[in-house]
Amino acid sequence: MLDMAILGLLEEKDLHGYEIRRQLRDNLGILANVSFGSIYPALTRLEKSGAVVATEGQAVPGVTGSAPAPPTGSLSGELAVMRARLHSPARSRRGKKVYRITEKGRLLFTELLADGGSVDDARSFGLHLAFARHLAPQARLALLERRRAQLVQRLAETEGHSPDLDVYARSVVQHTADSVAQDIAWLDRLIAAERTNTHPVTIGLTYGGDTR
Amino acid sequence: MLDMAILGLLEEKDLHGYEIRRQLRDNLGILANVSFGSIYPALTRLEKSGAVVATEGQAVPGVTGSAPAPPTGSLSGELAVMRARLHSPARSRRGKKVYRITEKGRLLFTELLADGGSVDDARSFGLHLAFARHLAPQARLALLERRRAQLVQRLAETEGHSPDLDVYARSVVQHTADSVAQDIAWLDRLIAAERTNTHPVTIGLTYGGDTR
DNA sequence: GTCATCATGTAAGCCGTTACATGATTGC
DNA sequence: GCAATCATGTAACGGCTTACATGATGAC
Repeated sequence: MLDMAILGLLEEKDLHGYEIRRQLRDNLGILANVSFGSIYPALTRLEKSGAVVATEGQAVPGVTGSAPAPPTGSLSGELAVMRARLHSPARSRRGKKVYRITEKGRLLFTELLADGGSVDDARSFGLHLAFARHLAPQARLALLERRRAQLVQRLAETEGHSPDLDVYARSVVQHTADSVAQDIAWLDRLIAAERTNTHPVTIGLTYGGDTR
Repeated sequence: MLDMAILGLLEEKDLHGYEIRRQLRDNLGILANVSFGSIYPALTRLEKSGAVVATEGQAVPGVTGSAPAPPTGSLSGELAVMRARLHSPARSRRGKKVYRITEKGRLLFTELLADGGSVDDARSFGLHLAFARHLAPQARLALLERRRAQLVQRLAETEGHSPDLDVYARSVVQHTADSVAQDIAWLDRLIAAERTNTHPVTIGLTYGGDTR
């Protein structure tokens, strides 16, 4: 799960561990509180398996831009490094291992993202959905409907046999059920939206100001 | 967390592992899917620490009721054993180790229940609240308000800095925030109810049809 | 007699945490 | 020069899962 999140973030731009953690905490509220004790080992693991490569934040004489290579996305990577140097006032810290995703990593990411077997809890689903733009429209729809089916089943199982529970336990059960129902309603909205614009490559561009 | 749940169930009546699991799955929807690989070791642990004692489901010649002893709750325990034999048609299976909570276990349970340090995620809070009837009114209120404060803080942190996220990520963040807001509203209702009827046994009867 | 269910347990492993250890850089 | 923040890493442990192993009982 963490691996997928890391790869997803790196897909957008190169980052070092510390930054990854911040993005996880701030951007996606989900998966907040992931500790360094998880992230660094994960990065090491991913590097060993060839899904990412570490490029020292220092000693970047080869950065002198101009490499075209649009298909691999390495351009955006280099831009990210430059951006990183600008963002925090021009510092090039010691180790600051900046990681870049590889082709293999991109493949792994796609695989992890498409794997529906792991979408059983809210966190995992939220994470998958957060990166859903990287999925093909049908895969996206499948993801939403798989989740919906799970929740419906859960609701059905809950229903009926909640026996003599006291007020507090009952309240918990009831509220849980309500939450699930709302999640389903939310999914229904997403599914409907997904269905109306049938495979739009430009999804998202048409939105823009829809802050509601 | 599992320990608390087990002790909470045993506080009501004696049970064996298999039954505990079913209650966890059916009665409280929360903590569903706990596996035997968790429950049995937990029971062994609790037995070793003296929080529970195992009483063979078989060989119960001493069951011949009539023992008064209301303070220890052993009466209800014996009733539970009888109930168990009745529920499934009169079978007294092999091992079927029926566990009974001890005085020490009751103490441990109270301690675990009162410990606010562990009420950080939804599951843990839900579990605590589900057993809230065992808490003193002020402790109950404290539990609710501690949780409320956490959620409010979480909401505040989320607010503001969600930058350029795409549609899907934004939807996830938004829905998460909405869910938290609803949880807070729920807590507010519980807190209000708690405040109006100071130690009321009949709380919640006024609801009923509020499905909205 | 064999299958489903009830019932208990062990072992390996996953995924994450906390706590610890280290050190560079910046701001005061 | 000292504290706060940025930055990386390791070690130990925790809690729960899966998979495996065993066996009794009742239903058909």
